[in-house]
Amino acid sequence: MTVETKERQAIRRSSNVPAYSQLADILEQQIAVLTDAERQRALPSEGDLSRQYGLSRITVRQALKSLETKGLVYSAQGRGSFPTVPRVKGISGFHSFTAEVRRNGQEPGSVILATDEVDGLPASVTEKLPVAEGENGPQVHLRRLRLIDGLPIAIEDAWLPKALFPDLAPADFSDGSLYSLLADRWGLEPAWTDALIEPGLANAEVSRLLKIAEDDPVLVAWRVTVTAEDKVFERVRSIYRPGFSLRVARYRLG
Amino acid sequence: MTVETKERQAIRRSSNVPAYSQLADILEQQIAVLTDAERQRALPSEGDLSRQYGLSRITVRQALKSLETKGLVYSAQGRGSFPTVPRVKGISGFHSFTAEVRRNGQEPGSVILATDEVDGLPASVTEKLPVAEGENGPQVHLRRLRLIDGLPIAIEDAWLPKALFPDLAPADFSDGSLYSLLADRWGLEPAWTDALIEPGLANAEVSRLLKIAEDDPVLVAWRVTVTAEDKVFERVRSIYRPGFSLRVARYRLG
DNA sequence: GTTGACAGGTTGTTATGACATGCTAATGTG
DNA sequence: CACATTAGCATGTCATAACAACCTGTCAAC
Repeated sequence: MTVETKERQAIRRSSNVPAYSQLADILEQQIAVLTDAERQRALPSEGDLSRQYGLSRITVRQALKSLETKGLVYSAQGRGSFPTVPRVKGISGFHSFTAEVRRNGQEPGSVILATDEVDGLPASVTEKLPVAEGENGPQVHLRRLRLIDGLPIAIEDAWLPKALFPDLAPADFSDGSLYSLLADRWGLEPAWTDALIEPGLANAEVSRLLKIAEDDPVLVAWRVTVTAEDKVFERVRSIYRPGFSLRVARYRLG
Repeated sequence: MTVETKERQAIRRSSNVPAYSQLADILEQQIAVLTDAERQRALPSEGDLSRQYGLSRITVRQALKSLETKGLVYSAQGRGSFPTVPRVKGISGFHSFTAEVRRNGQEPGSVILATDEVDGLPASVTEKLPVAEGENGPQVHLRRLRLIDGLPIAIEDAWLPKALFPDLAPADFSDGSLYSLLADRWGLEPAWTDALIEPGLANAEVSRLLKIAEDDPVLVAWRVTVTAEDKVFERVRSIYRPGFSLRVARYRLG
């Protein structure tokens, strides 16, 4: 990768954002616009980056390591560090629906079908997603219909623990991205997710909402999302319309 | 976590296995047997581990970081490092089928339906899993029926690039774990996978092989697996029987 | 022409040291 | 007793330093 030597972005040492994080952001941004062919060439070496940005090598390595963890680059001893080549495209269903659809250049939509508060999780959820002790307290329940370019894509039931989000009220769901609200008001962000995916057939209600035929094949995904500190963020059941693919990108093996 | 002070495992400095990796293995092993309740307690602090194993703090942190990347622990500033609590159980379909089923205490089985060599990937595969330039050379194709406790679970079609595995012959597939063979003979291991999962209906052939009814709902998974150096390891299409859940565990968000 | 040794550059590993930041529990004060 | 302060300990960040392990291209020797 060729890095422009003039007007290169600099690391702000006064910022409260760590230097390695700033460097990772800069590199991620530069990598994002590369073509597949350009990804064959190595990034600047750790020594070069160290000199160019006035950082120690350990800090540069920390930045590269964080990109490697995200699956954006890999390092090869004796050769250098290289960008990876994206292998699939589409919607994962694991990140923010709104953000993900928009990044694909499509228009996301969301219709709230119901909101309420319940004392504990439904049995159907706890069967699929085992609940650790003390995790089955009061929950806020949210039922949404997800749309892409106006077409109904999925029915989503989400349960959020009131213990983690005090004062969260059904009224908060009226507009905007739910994840953004939770990040802004409680400073909590999803870090990991565990999911179960199984095949199903559309019943009367599902076929009506998704505008498909009864007994059409659908995907049913059960998902529990946790924060970096392993606290349950939300539990979700999603039913996806036929023809829709769920993407699982950059899943780490081993 | 309480660590036994007597007969504690030691780090072998003469080994060619890095110290941080040895420590990570020791900790992983200790964590694996903890109950959910025990996972509420912090691991020994970085300073303690540093003194106990005679390693610098940076090395201890490297070990903890590798466990964090695998989703086994998390660290909280000012409090300590903690094991995470597993949230789902089941078969992911992403790792070695043989190993994963066995770990669940069940008996895996595999019937080879066909093996052959083809000049390029079928169009159905390249449609779902885009192919970078130079990646569509000769392939070894393998079709297997997967069994758990004798019950047919999935039909798997795998394509492995001959460029990456010279001298790989259909005869090699006769017995044992395919992943083990590839690791032993070419020193290559899968590191990441990208997948697309979609709903489908069983056609005549699928229903016959999986012993289900025609038009039963099935999961169809398209998967490309790459090595740590981002080289395509294999491409797989799997068709799973109804009632079988695909597990996606510890998927990193953000 | 092929092979081998080698130089130079790259990432991998590890140590020591320092300071910043955040959490917890004990302490002290009202 | 209730509450604010603080000391101590935890992880987070970053620098400097050194050597190991590995890859590639060059060039000499065969």
